[in-house]
Amino acid sequence: MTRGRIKGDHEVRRAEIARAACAVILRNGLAATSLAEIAREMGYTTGVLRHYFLSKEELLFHAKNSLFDAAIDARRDGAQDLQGRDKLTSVVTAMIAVNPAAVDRYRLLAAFNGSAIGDEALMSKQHARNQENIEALSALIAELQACGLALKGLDPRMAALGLLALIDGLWEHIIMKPQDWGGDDLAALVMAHVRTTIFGELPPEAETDRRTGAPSAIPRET
Amino acid sequence: MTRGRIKGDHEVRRAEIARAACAVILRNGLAATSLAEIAREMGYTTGVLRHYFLSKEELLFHAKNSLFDAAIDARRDGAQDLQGRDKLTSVVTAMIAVNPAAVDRYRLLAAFNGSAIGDEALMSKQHARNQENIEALSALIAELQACGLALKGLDPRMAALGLLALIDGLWEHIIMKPQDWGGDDLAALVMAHVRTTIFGELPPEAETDRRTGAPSAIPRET
Amino acid sequence: MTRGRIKGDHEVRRAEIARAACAVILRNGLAATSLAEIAREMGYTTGVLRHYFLSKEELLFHAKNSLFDAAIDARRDGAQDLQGRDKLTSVVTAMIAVNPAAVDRYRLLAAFNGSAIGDEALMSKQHARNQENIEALSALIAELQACGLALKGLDPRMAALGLLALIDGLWEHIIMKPQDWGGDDLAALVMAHVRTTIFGELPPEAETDRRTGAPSAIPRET
Amino acid sequence: MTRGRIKGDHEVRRAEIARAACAVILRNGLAATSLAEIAREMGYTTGVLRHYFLSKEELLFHAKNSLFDAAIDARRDGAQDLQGRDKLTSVVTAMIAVNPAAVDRYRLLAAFNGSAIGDEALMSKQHARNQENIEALSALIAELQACGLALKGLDPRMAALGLLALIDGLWEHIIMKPQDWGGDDLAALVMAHVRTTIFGELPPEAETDRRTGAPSAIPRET
DNA sequence: AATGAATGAGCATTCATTCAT
DNA sequence: GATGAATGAATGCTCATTCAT
Repeated sequence: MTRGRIKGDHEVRRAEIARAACAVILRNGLAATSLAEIAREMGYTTGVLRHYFLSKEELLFHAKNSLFDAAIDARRDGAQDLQGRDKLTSVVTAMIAVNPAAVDRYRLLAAFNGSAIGDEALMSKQHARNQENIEALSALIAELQACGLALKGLDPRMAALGLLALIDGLWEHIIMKPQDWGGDDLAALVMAHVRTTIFGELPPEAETDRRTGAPSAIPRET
Repeated sequence: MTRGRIKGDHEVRRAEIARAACAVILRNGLAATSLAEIAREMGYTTGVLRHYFLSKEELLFHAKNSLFDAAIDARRDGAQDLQGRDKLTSVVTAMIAVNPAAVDRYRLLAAFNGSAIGDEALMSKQHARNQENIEALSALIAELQACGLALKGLDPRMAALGLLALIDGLWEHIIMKPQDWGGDDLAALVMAHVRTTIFGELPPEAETDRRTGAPSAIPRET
Repeated sequence: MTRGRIKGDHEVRRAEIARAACAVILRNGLAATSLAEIAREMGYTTGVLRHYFLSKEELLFHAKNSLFDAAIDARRDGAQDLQGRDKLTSVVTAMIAVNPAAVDRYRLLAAFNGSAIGDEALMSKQHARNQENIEALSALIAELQACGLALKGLDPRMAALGLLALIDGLWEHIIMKPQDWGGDDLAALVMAHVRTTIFGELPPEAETDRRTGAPSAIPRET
Repeated sequence: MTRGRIKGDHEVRRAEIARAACAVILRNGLAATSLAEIAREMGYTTGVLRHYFLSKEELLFHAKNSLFDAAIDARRDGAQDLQGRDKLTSVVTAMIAVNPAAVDRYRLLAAFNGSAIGDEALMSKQHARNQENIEALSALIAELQACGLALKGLDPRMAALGLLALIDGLWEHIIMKPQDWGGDDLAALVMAHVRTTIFGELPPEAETDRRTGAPSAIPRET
């Protein structure tokens, strides 16, 4: 029926805009991301953005989500053939793998979470996404429990929260200076947590004696 | 020309401004925090801010740090009489305690970390603070190792990173909906991590069998 | 290539667009009337408007006139069989009858007259239309004079101006709150004016005495 | 108490801005009145307008009202010493006097009434002002009735409405081409209405005969 | 020390118009 | 005839900063 321009590339164009928006945010920061800059990034003018997104807010939210949705699909594909502890291991390892795309994703996430402070609506949306993530991890852990592959006494949701928090918290540090993290150190760190607190395995070399130390320094929070 | 007193007033006034700035950021968000709003919060006009801070950026950075410095002092006081594992436990417990002041602090931190994306200078400053925190925790753990109270094979800096990441990551979730977290669940979660991965204790009920499970869901990152 | 039919369709479509434009103006106001909104009102897209009107200005002007031309035709039909004072009475009564269509017409007129301020070209067009109206009423009054049915000393054009002004002025008030005016009060008001100042009849109960009052309030113009 | 700039000229400045706004509206029309143009009219930049008015809407509304408030004060002063019919005559004559300032006022009013179409809030405000005007005129007429100087059977509010409508309606025509109206024609027209429909006097030369005429033309509304 | 007036650039958003299909 | 993508200028508004008092 449509006689004018082809309609098919609507979604394609939205994705193109989303990509440009992400690039600008990561380069200049969220506060310095103007529609004009996004348009310039693509070689277009600002007016065109209005065709594809009703407002700047909608554009930016879509941009962030599109980046993450792609990552989720990739991770699901990577884990779907696995079973038991290997499946959790695969998922967790993928989540902590440091590569440029992942760094971009978590930087974007940090930018958005920061902008959600003082914005109840945005905070709710982010909270809901967090809950979904916990739920999904929780289901994995509960299945392991059912098979006797994870500690019986665990609350799966708390275990999932802890695991996700550890990964998120590591990313908080990673994004500040990604080049410091190349090898498998981080995966080993997370897996040590998983093995001891979820799988219930003994820590690798658990020989400690009972003397008392006297450390002195206090960490700063920031 | 009472210079000394004037200097004293000066710092008092800077602190007052910092407090007002924090209040506005937490209420309206960083992006919506204008100097006019901060001045209004105090019952002053914008011009006065210029007497105490050269720029908005300086004002905001000072505001955030002042909040955290106060918290650090408090934590140091709480732990200084303790020894050995109790000391680490005390520090860690204090860091995960959910109360309105702590929620405000971590929300502020999230806002600033978010605004550091795309701003290399600010990112460096935050990174340096992170490193200090890791160093301090690392020293505590190293002392425990020296006394045989922590796992020998651990890299203290990695262990400190993991511990800090877990706490930071938990806070990332807490600040979204603080009212969900009242009891000792979070402290228990963190202490389980500490006991197994740092102290090297056996997980509470480590009876698992060897069957293989088949979990299916994949968590989303956001 | 059925040219005749196409021409017919053309005018039909212009009328359809004009109707949609009026609806939007009355709902949202002239300033908030965009071509996109008019197109949406009809279920079309903006591009189509360009086929029927060269510019927005032309479209809007046509829209207003079409509404009034329809009203004029209707009034002419209602009065064509009457004679003498009855004819003027019929015309005047029709002009002051409060019904939704008339309210819409006068609201539209007010919107356009308002937009003519500062726009000499539009003002001229509106002025010309006013003059036509006065001329037509003036002819009616002159005929009554010729028949001895109206005051001899009247200047017919001034009398017509006064009558039209009274009706227009009443409408200025009516359109603000049309629901206040249901009955024959307004027609009676206008007819009292017509009977005394044009027909020369005695006011209904003309017994006043000669004392002097002392009223105090002063009306505001707006 | 205030140490900085003097505060006294705040209202003076608002008036200055209001005057500039009126000038621009009358020259370019309401739709083409931008804040930049108003600022340019005064030799300032746009930002300054924000010091004195919260929004464009507030500025424009204030501008219009300030013009009318000044006129009301002037009219009140002119009529305060008079009594009885002379007082009403004085007020009415002042309301219909054609001079550049009055033309500006009524043009501004037309522009605002036009922009009130489709804007319920603005329409309500204008309606309220109209009601005040009617009330004030109504009080004048009621006093005349009480003294036996006006027709007993009149509803003062309807009489006031009619009188105000006649004046407003005349202005609707006057503003289109003010130079056409120099002498006392308009005042005479209004006073004829007042004398016959309110005072109850006989029309000047009431000799009409009974023949029936057959006028033909029908006035157009616009 | 403190005020508040004034600046002027930057922003998101709106919109009439053009034009390839 | 009709579409809708794209333009690009204009608008109201915000705000950090400057500065005379």
